[in-house]
Amino acid sequence: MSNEQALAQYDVKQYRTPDGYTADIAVFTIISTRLDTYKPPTMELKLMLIKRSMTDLEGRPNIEAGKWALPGGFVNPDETSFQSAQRELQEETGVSGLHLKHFGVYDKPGRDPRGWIISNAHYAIVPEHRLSSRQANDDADDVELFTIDQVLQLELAFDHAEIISDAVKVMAQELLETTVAKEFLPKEFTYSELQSVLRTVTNEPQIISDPAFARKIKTLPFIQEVTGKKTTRTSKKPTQLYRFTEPVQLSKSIYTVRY
Amino acid sequence: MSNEQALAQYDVKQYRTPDGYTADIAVFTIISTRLDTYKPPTMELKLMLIKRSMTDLEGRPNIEAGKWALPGGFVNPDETSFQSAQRELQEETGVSGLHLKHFGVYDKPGRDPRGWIISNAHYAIVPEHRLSSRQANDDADDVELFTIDQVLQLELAFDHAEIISDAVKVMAQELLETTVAKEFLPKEFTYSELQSVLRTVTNEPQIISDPAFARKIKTLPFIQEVTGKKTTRTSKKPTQLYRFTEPVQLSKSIYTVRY
DNA sequence: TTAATAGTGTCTCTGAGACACTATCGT
DNA sequence: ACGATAGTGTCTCAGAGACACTATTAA
Repeated sequence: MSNEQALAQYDVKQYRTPDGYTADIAVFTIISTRLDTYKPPTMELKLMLIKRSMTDLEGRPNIEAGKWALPGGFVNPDETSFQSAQRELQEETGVSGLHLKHFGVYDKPGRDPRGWIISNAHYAIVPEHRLSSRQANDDADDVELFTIDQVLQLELAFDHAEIISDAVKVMAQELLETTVAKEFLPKEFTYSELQSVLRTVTNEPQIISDPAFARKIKTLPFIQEVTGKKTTRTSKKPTQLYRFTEPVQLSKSIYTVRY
Repeated sequence: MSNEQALAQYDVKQYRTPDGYTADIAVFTIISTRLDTYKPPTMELKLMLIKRSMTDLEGRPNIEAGKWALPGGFVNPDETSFQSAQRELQEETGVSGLHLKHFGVYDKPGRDPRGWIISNAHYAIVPEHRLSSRQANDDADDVELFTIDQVLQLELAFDHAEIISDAVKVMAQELLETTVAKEFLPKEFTYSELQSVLRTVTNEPQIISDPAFARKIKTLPFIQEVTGKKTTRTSKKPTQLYRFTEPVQLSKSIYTVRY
């Protein structure tokens, strides 16, 4: 191993290096409204954004001040961008262990007026009640939840419009192709509650139609009936409860599914 | 817009910044062997690796010298890592427009002994004949194709073992869930040729079984029969040719497919 | 004629799709 | 009894899975 020799002679500054490395997070939640007792909930997908302060900590004017942006921050040299995102998310929600996933890198020259800054984008899925205690911090004047439609109308900082539009696509995809929907649901749930979650991102007939979905849920290998357990929270007629089973390997090729 | 004022006061160096930003590429190809005339080809998935030189351009000992590594290089400040990967890939193959996709970021502290270096990982799918003219360059002593099994036995530079293992998974997934298989096939192909490609990454019964696959291929919405056109390159009996149609939106949720 | 690949002929069984129907409760 | 959600009954049709069978050619 002459790696030590090589290293001794290696000049770290022979290439131009980035001016910064950040981790941004698109925090999704679903606001669930129970219109009435004995009714299934109405659900709406929301994204959390922060409003950038007009001035920074030292009172100087801030970059992209007043615009809405994804929460995030600079990555420290002793952590990965994922760890950095975890830290940010924990600061924002007060809990760790939430569903967090990396989905893209944004490095277009000029995307940040401060210089060559690479952003590593993540998205998180957070149950509604974790965000009730949300608060503005040093960097932000305001924190708010928006529907996806609303977000696209806002004036967004940097290239966050692009990042968000990608995040929405990836998140919708994952909701349909994995079992993350469970992050939005209680441990035990009715078919109509799962249906409400999926309705926020799809309108496939099998999911929209109640009879079809009620039948289908019983055949899914990753969902099991909680035998004998029922609830009346969504209807007067006691409704069967279901539960996600332990992770199953799900992967179907387009060459084997039905169209 | 007081962004100009803010910018004037912004100190780019207030955070520690990365020491480098690289783009690495896992170049996949399928080596197709025609054992005999009138036989379907046997296909094997291969990955292209380079062997790192013992010394650099100035004759000094190189980092991770002698180990096998993914091709790649430092990203310039005026390009995205994707563009950088495109450039590298073109240098390696002599052509542009090949299938190239970003799949992950590797930024674990200590992954590169030279410092805080972030690697943006891509994979490419290259038809076999594009790699015939491959050659070693300044940075590499040698360039070679390995099967995935072989690769896992090699001594690999940096954290490339991890990157490669991720690349293989993502690439196998994409082969089954999109129509990229076409990158490995001629414009018009027989069912057994497509089957050979898919066999490199799966053993789902519907794909492995000839009668089943021969039936299934006719019902796939993204593949059409080339009516009346046959070939005898895979068998003595003239075989029907097929062709991929223009991109179709394929997305099936796990809640609607059959298991 | 044989050997090899490329299919097709059936049968059974599961599930999708449609739509009417029943079930169960609170009010 | 009614209204509302949660299902089930039944029919038809498409396709999966299994396995034997036929089709077409070169040698």
